[in-house]
Amino acid sequence: MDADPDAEIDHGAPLTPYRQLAEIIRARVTRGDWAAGRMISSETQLVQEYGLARTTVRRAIAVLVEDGILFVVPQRGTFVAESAPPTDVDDA
Amino acid sequence: MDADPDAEIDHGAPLTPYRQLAEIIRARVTRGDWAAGRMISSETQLVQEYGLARTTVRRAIAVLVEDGILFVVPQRGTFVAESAPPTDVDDA
DNA sequence: AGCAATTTGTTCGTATGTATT
DNA sequence: CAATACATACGAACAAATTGC
Repeated sequence: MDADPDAEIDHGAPLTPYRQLAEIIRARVTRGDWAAGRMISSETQLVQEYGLARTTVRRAIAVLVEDGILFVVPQRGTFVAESAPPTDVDDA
Repeated sequence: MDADPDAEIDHGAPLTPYRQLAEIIRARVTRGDWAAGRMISSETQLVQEYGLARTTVRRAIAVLVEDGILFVVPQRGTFVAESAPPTDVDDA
């Protein structure tokens, strides 16, 4: 029961915006927009892309981090954590 | 037979105000003022629009929630249930 | 990290009309 | 008649959650 990866935020929907965004990002990961171990769009990019406040974007990311879908590396970005550990991401 | 969606509250009518409002909202849903999954007017808006106390508005909403017409999401709003189409369900 | 705005959740007191005891 | 109970309605205040700035 995946959400629509191309959906936009509906501020009039029962689901809160941060949960909508979490489901959208989850669907985009499932679809393969970002491969495992790759960095997803930055918070600033997500803010601009979905027209949300940064606090709302950060909350959506927190949901997916809690679910083990993403992991955050300070000063680097937010990454997809399918099976890649946070320690192998310094191959820049 | 539905009530008049544009009716106002009659404090001198046999039907109590909260039941009048419940029937008005039900008629407005049937008419299509709010689509399924959409948020209806907030309690404060209904208070101002119909000149009722918030407790009375909440009681009207409770009636429709009981009937499965609406559902409430705390801190978000009151929404039209998906199973509340603009048509009756007599021949189900 | 703070503050403001919005929305529902809850509780209190007061009043009125109806019905019952 | 009086007293009580109940449902209804109004008003007010505060709590909690969410969002935006």
